[in-house]
Amino acid sequence: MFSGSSQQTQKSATILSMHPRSGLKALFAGQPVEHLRPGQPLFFEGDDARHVFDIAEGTLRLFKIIGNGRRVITAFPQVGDLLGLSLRGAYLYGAEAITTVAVRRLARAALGQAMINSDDIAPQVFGQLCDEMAAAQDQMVLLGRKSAEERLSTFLLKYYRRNMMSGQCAPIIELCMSRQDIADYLGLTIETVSRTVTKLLGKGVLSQAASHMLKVEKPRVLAQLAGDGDEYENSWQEMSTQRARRHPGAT
Amino acid sequence: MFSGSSQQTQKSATILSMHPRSGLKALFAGQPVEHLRPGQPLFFEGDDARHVFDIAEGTLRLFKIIGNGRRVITAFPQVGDLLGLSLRGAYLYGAEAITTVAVRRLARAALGQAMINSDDIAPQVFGQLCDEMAAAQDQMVLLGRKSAEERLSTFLLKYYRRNMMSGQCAPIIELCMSRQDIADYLGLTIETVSRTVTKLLGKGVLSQAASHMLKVEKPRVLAQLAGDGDEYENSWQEMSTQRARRHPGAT
DNA sequence: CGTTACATTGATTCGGGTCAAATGGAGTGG
DNA sequence: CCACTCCATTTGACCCGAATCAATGTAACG
Repeated sequence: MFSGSSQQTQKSATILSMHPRSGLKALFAGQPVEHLRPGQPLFFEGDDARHVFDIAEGTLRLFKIIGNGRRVITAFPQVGDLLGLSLRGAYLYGAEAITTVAVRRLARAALGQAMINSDDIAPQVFGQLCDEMAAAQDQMVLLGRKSAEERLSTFLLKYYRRNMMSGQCAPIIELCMSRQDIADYLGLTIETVSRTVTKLLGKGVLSQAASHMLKVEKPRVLAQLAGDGDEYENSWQEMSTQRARRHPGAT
Repeated sequence: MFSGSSQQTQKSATILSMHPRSGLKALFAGQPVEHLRPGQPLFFEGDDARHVFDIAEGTLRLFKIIGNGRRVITAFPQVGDLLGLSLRGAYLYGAEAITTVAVRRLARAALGQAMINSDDIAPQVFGQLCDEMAAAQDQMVLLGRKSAEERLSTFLLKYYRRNMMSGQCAPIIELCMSRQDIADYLGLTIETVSRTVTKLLGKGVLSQAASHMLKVEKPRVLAQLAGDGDEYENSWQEMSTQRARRHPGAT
């Protein structure tokens, strides 16, 4: 959701780096840093949304709870992401630290004031929201029409690409969250997540680098398995009558 | 590339100067109305996003296509909704008319200008985006953790409530979209949608009012079946160790 | 070491997908 | 008005991918 997987994200990153001091981020620069221990909540769904947060360190999970103890994780915001923008009075989701987290807090009222006073704040907030929206849409595609293998591949690929973008040269991804977190993010169970990781290891697409660390051996294959690219499989021609496949089985 | 029917929208500047302090909706008021036939596209995913639309009449579907002809419908915007706000240069999804549709078009540049010139436009746009975000989050919950019956009930309940809100007194909902549309929105197949409707009819929760019209006989039950409310089922006490159920079967 | 929490693996079940056929309207033409 | 076509929808039989149930394995920590 935050570190969105869409093209739009990079564009905003570029914009932010072009105006690193004058923009939205600068508002947080002077704020005191608060720290959270793993598992500690930052706020709950439905809380009166008084603040917006800039993540200076670590990873959180945003989640919603429904009946019978079911949980859905909607995003894993990380360093550089803004938190709490999308709301209407109350927070739409709960937020908890996964790792040790450092955040800077800004009153919503202050942000609102800044949006009025400065011409470049509002567009940045607007852009951030659009990125979140793009990520949410991708997630709807994932949850609505992708198989377990495609979901996990999509997830891993997103982390892989983000790491590659952010200077890292080694194709290593660190999953700082638990299997349960991943399962709740991908709409699967921990068992299925585990099995699917094993399957990808077996295919040689991934290899175990360390605990909670995976090495991406075959990024291309991972991308294909993610199922996003219109892999121009045979005859993309007459789709009119043809019945569409919904959940292509994994091999 | 190109959108449905191309019209020029130079009037916007004039309108802005005439109503510098008017609301978001007022920006569209003077724009010419364009009509779409059922099935006609308004724009495609990835199109250069030059316009924002205000729906004056009818219902559309917003969708994304992925490999193998799979489709996900992310929303069914209707009268009064704004369309095309959430993007970054290109539209995030395709938009097609389901019914006959009437829209008013506004250049994005004009909207951006209005947001700068008028103090009350930006907050309204911001709010609209937050509403979209909230809807997207609910959809993620639905797709990630709800059973077929819960998905359909949630869907129907949303329509039921919207109709009740908007003055309608009869508990009738009109599903102007096809089963395939509903299936692609709920992450199911047409067969499952059909079977689930039949099941709800059998339970007496719904009854057939007419073609594409359903009467909600038991709103309460429907709400329960939607599975949102934390139906305080027995012992909500010690959830710590207990394993959470993911897909409660329907009876 | 034992304890505890998390992760993997296996056996089995089941909800929903797939395949196939029947039913039902809406529109057309005689 | 009826026969006929064209599709959308419903219904039935069967299957499969992922959930569930159940151990087992493993890493962190007192």
